[in-house]
Amino acid sequence: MLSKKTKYGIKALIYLAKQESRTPVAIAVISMSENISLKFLESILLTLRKNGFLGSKKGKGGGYYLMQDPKEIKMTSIMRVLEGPISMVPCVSLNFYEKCDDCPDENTCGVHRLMEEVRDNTLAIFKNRRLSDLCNS
Amino acid sequence: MLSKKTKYGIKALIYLAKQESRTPVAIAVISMSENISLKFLESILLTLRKNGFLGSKKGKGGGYYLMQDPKEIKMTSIMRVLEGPISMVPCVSLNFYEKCDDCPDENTCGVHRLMEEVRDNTLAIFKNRRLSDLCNS
DNA sequence: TTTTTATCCTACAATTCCTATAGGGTAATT
DNA sequence: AATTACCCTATAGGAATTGTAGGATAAAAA
Repeated sequence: MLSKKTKYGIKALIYLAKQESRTPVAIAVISMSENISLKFLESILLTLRKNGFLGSKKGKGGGYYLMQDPKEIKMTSIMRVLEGPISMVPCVSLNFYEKCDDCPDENTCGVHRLMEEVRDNTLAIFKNRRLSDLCNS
Repeated sequence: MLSKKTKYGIKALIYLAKQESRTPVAIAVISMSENISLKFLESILLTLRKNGFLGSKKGKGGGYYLMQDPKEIKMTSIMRVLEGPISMVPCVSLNFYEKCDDCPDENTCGVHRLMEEVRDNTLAIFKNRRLSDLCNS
């Protein structure tokens, strides 16, 4: 399941990508437009800024703005920053790998192989979709 | 993320599917073989029985056994019983649909459309895979 | 320089979900 | 009757999620 954090984060990124210019937009504006709790959104945008997706400006007229071209932002990188692993089990994760406690051999584990397949498919989608692809209409 | 409940449930089903005959296997045997907590596994097998995947026999020599041919058991039905929704967001779920609180229009929501695509892909995999496909080696 | 605006940052609180465990009840076999 | 093994409910502990509180900091305006 996608966390609300990730969902809200993507929606905020879409909102910013749709702006004509790259001038700062206040958190409160995004919060109201997208029906997201102000304080929660604040913490989400903070992590997006720390990971290089957003820039910020303080004081009056301040807010957040995209740092990169929406056409260049892959959904994989957004997902990994906000949600963490894309895989359904840690033992097939490329970026967040963890061995299973119970499983003696991954190569003979039926669950492992199935989830590898799911991972490959999901990853293919996220790799080919950019933020700009989510902004139509 | 796949819950341990689902992971353990699938591994138990694989274990039972690999048996030569359909004679009952005690929970404790599966528990030890697959390194799954006995009591936790007990509750998982119970829900699998209540949903028609397993049959059971009480008393000495009792245990659980598959009720259907592993070739006939789709991964979609296992997933839905153990994990619940296959979709990453409730608003694109076919069997566990829920409207988003924040979203005024699903048709214009970029997250919604992206997650529909992921759902379709994942669903295609689970539809075409049967329990028997996970039993090789 | 003071006030206002809006982000920055840490801590933590409420809630929900996950992962079991406890403890006895029930039925079948020996 | 005793043993075995599933049946069932309740619940406990922990982790993650989903926020909130409250002030610090920096920039702009008065």
